[in-house]
Amino acid sequence: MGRILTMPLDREPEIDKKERLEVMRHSAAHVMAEAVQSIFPDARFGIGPSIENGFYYDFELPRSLTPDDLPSIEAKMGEIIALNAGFIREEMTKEKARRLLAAQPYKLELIDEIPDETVSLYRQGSFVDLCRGPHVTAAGEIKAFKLLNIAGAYWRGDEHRPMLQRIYGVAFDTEEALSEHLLWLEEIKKRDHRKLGRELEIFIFDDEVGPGLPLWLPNGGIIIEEIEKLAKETELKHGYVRVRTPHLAKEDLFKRSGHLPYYAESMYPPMEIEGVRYYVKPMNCPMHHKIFASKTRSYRDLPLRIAEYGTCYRYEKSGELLGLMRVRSMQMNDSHIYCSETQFGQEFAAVVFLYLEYFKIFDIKEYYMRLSTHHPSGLGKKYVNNSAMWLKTEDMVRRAMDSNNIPYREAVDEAAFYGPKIDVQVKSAIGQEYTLATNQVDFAQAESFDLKFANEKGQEERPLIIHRAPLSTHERLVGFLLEHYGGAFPVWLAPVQVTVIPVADRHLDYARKLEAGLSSEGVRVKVDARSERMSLKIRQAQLDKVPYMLVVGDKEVATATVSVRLRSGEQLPAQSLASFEETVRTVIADKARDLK
RNA sequence: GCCAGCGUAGCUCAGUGGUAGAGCAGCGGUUUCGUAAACCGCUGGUCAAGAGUUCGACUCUCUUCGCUGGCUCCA
Repeated sequence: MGRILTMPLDREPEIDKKERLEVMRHSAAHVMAEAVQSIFPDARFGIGPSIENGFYYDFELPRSLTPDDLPSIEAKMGEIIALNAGFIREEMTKEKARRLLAAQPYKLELIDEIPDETVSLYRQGSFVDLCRGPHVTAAGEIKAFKLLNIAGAYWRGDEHRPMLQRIYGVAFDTEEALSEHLLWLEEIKKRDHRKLGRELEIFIFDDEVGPGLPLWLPNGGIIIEEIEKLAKETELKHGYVRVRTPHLAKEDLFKRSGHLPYYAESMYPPMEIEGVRYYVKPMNCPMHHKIFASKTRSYRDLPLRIAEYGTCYRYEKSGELLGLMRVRSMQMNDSHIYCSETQFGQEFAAVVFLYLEYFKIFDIKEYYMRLSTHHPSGLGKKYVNNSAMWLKTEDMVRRAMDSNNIPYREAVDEAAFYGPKIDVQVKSAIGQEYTLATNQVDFAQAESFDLKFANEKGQEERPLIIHRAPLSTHERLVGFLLEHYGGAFPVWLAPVQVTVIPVADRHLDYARKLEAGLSSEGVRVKVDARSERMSLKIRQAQLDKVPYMLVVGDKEVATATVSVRLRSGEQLPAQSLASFEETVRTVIADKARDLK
């Protein structure tokens, strides 16, 4: 139902404001379409909704747009808004709407899909659009807006259909809010993990090595070592065993596992050795299944939790790569848990609780769990063809989540090929949502690998398998953490934890003594021994986001103390080295974010 | 992979159909300094790669590679 937007007084002002903005953004999309139509009379129109912070509209045009077109479209929009034409809603039969929009094939397609007998159209100035509404009453209500970029977008999101040209814009109710938003866009560029990764010398990509194949620099190596240490300690505590497996395997293994039928398009092409085809592994599971099958298993062995930081390779289309977030070589915090059906609920929930344990350490608060289920239309194509097991395991996951009061959302058609999964969606500090951790059920591979164990009655039973990667891959986790912390890692992860800054060269001996003391405590410490001014060294340590700076000059040497500057700029009281060591030890041991 | 844009020194960026520039970084000196940039000098480039147009291409055209923003796809 179209609704003329007025100002109801009985509504929550915040909700009302949000809705009013959405309506205004949607109307801005129509105005943009009108502007485009006036420049390209033959334009064909796709859809033009409001989105977070703004709007877009998809067009089919006689030529490609370039960024240079945006100012003239913006100017035209300004003229349209100045005319303040009313948005007029008309309801009519589909037949009449088809005649009116006869030159608009995309609109005709949309009309065909509307179940109702009548449809609504909105008219403003010279532009008419099929639209559910609502809209502003007149174009003059559209306030501060800006067109940001153009992009290709497949009609209806289908890569087999034509690619339209999309223009994105942002719109706010005041100029202040708009410039605030534009400022924020500038700010988040500084927090981009690709920029921070280069500045802090965490990782690089090299054209000759290849796209999506990161090289970890020494600083990145330290962070990865720390994360692995955490994973190994935690997994030991939770009863996991560690294995190691090769990067390659014969074709037959991946045929058996189901990767070749269901996952081939994400795998690198095979290589042939002595007449046998080998594939680089996209996942570790088949290898772990072989380890499970390497001897007779009893119910007493279960749950068997096999863990490995396995390196996997996946072919991602070139346009899909994104810094560390989407790569082609990755090290996964992988494990496969083999358990009986009765153990499943508890094991599955234990993995979810493991996520929460990690998220607490990394101070990750913005996330939600997503139950990704199959869609029947994908059976035998995307998904292993066993409808009964899909329904059964999806229900088992729901029960495991519900009985532990863990909230989740369901997403149909997002499952892995071998079973449903819980994905943990996190929002990075710069607003992008990623699947970080994952917890997957596998009902298919136990059968294809003929995995079994002897139960209490001495009968053979199939285990269920849980694939899990709570710490994601090193690549995605470090990429996420770079943005999450803005490069200012907590001390336990910081590549350099303490920089000692001698005021003048004569303080170098004392600085070296401090370095030796801290180093023997396992603290990652460096002396900035350059013949430079102290303030330059402080600046350098600040830019490197080193948590602690120890400034030492005549005063410190004389009193055998250290002057502690935090990277926040805060100054701690002068103290003995022993006292500082105590602080650092505690902060590292607690994996604390606070430096004091 | 698709659409568009971009690619100049290690980094950030100027620049032009007629001999390639700056700041920072690096290197060599001078300076020995108290909480975010001392001073002087030097080095550093097949202007992403290849082909074409032109008397002459870093600049114009084409192809390839890479990156960026989206779309599609995903840990």
